[in-house]
Amino acid sequence: MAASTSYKTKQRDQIMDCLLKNKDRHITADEIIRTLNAEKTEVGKTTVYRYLDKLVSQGIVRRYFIEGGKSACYQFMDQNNGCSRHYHLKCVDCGQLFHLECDYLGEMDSHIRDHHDFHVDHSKTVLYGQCGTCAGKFNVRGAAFRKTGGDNK
Amino acid sequence: MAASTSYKTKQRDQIMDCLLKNKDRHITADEIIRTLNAEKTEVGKTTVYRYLDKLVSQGIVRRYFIEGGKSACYQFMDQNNGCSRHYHLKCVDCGQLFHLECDYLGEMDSHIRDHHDFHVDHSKTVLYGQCGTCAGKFNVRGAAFRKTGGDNK
DNA sequence: CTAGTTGCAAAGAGTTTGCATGGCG
DNA sequence: CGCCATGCAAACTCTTTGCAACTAG
Repeated sequence: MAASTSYKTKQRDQIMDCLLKNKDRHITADEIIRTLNAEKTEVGKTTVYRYLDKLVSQGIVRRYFIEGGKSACYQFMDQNNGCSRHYHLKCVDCGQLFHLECDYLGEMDSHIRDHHDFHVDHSKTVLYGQCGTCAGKFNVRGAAFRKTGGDNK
Repeated sequence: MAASTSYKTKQRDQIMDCLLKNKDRHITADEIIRTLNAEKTEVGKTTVYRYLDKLVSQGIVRRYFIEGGKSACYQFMDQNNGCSRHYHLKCVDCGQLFHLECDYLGEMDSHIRDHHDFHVDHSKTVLYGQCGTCAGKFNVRGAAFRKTGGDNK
């Protein structure tokens, strides 16, 4: 089993805590390191990288490579929401991850499998693009958190 | 705009040639460097990186990061192969990249946009999974299933 | 001739590894 | 006490930059 004896340590608790607090977004290893150090929590970067690696290989955390960014991003994967079945959308603008559950997309999956002979692995696939909110900003970043007029799509 | 005169040099020709020969797959900067050096073509890595950068910013070449890989991949953007319109499938097993052209998937795109308020960017999205061959299955090959090069290592 | 181009070497950034110490169970 | 975890420092990999020499137009 993958249950190779795993000790519960202060550092791991804190890294996991940080991941859970940021489960709605992706976070870099460096951000975790800096966050914890800012809290006077002594955690070496080696530990962070190593633990993150372990979590990724266990499927508990997902690792992404974002366009432009040079470092990897990590995000906690909630095991209870069926992430292995549905698609994931990540906004390249705000970085938010959307879980897409929809029968239509389930059909798409079957379509690709039946008509194109390809088995999509949802745990490794992320559709990149722009979410409605960010698309409504008209390239004005930093401003406009509210969409003004014609935000109906 | 790009009014800055661009000289035609032997090195650039060769880098471009390498990209064109691999237009059906993504290739790393290092692969380009090694390919050219294997052909006794003297091209410094600085030049490769710099030229690649320029091509990317001009939209002539696409850069992306693949799962697991630590280095960036580049691929020539053929204006005629509609890569910006269709989906890409990458077999995590054999590494081959498939260009998926299918009306059904175009509909799916609209569905995501209309029902989930998200604009998928095909130039940044790659669906990961397993191709039929690697899955050990022999299903019907769809007509719209166009296969292109893979990792021939 | 002049501005863009090249490439060595060295700097950087992010990540991994070696190894001795520390701590969970 | 045994085994896993930790973390410093150094190694590594990929990429970028400084700078002097070079070359296409």
